[in-house]
Amino acid sequence: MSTRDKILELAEDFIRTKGYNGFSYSDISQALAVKNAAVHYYFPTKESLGASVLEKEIQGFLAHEVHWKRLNPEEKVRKLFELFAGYGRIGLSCLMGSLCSAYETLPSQVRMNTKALGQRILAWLTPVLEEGRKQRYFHFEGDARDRALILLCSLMSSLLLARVQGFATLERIHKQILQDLIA
Amino acid sequence: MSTRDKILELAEDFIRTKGYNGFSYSDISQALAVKNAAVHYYFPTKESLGASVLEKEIQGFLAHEVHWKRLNPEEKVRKLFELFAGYGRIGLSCLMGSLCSAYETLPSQVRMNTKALGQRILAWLTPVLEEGRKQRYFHFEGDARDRALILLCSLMSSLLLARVQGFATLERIHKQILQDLIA
DNA sequence: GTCTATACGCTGATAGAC
DNA sequence: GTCTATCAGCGTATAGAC
Repeated sequence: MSTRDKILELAEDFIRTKGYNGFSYSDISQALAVKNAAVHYYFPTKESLGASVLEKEIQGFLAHEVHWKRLNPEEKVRKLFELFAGYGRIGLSCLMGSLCSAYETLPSQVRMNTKALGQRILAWLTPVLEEGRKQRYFHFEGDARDRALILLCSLMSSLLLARVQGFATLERIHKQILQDLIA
Repeated sequence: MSTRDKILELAEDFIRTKGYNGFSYSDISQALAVKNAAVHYYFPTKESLGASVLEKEIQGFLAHEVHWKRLNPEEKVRKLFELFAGYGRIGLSCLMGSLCSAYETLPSQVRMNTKALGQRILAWLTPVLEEGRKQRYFHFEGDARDRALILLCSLMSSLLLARVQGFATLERIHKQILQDLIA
């Protein structure tokens, strides 16, 4: 893996565990056993680093979308839950949740990409829910867009709460939410 | 209001908007038009300040509990949702959500009180749900504790998402969640 | 690409005058 | 209680050598 990619991966982990304002170039350079300036070579500003982390995340989600293309709606939603649970299992929190909570302090590029990531997930999830309800995989009331928002909310903060309450809590929450949704 | 209380109020707002690592003593002293040292007089360390904000929040919730004592379960849950929505309306995010996302960087007293706040809300909400289901105000599957966790999660991140997606989104989410719960 | 060296503002925090 | 003055340390960021 290239140094650039290692930096991006570390930055993502730090945002997930310490928040955007809770990590520094030092955290990254020390983890890589290089000097501060080496990190600045790849990402001149923290804004560019944060924005790139989110771009990679969006690209990653697009890749998942393609990969999950042939699954049925229920399987698709289960994959989404597994994706989030996977982070919780290794002690990582929600990227969007972490960034939202410091939203007012985020540089504009980071803010924009945070918004874009959320909208990308919702744009995928909404028709999956709509289609799944038509095909009787799911049963839920109201607008599919609202339901997508509710599920995204639950996923976000189940990861946040997992840090405080433990991973077992997250698993029970996810199980119950899926049971509510799936016919 | 005493200076001490003003400081606590400002600190709470800053945590809600900028996160624990996103605000400083300067932010507070400037807002109060005093000097840095004056804030340190009341709260010698940032840890003591953060911990006190949470203590006040827990006390405030206990006061609500008493105040809501005679309401029926449905009214109690509606009050809880209104409480959270009220913060969203004025652009403030979730205190717990904000702190959870920087959990690894929090001083131990702040960590402990964050945990205590969550447990206090859950300890109140769980029997309210249980009782409400018995009395046919609510219908939901599974354990009441799990349902309390799910609702708390939804409340937390509806506030976080509201910063990015707007307050109208929060209102629609809350409405749908209450419709799902209330028979 | 990575280093050394350096700049400079901000941070949390303290001492002592008023 | 609030001030002035001051501190050491860390933050992001840059210049230029290797």
